[in-house]
Amino acid sequence: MDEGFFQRVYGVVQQIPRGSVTTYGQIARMIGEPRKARYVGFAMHASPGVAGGVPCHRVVFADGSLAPGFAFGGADEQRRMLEDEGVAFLPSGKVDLRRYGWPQTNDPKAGERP
DNA sequence: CTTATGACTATGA
DNA sequence: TTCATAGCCATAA
Repeated sequence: MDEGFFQRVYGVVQQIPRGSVTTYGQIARMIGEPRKARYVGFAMHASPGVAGGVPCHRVVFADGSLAPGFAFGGADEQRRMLEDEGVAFLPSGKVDLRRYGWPQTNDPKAGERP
């Protein structure tokens, strides 16, 4: 396996500010390989965890949903950790990427209430 | 070489 | 909005 790929992924994940989240595809693009979004997920699976400096709980799907059944303590635990950092969840169980997505590419005017 | 699998994503019903 | 399908990349059989 190309561990360099993993290190790049971890490096990006470590840059996620507290209280923000990002997607697998976004990370894949940051490291220059947008087609390897699946491997980013695999890197999270093999990540040393938060104690290892890799807050994988801040990485979610493109739609803001979490990975059910594969997280360290389950999607429920992951959700709790994000909420503890100030990340709000929608009633659908998804994260509001519009507000907590990283990088925060939300326009102060765009989408500001029709 | 063809199939199958996977912490993904985009698209269509 | 939620569910299903196809596409993509790398590895294994």
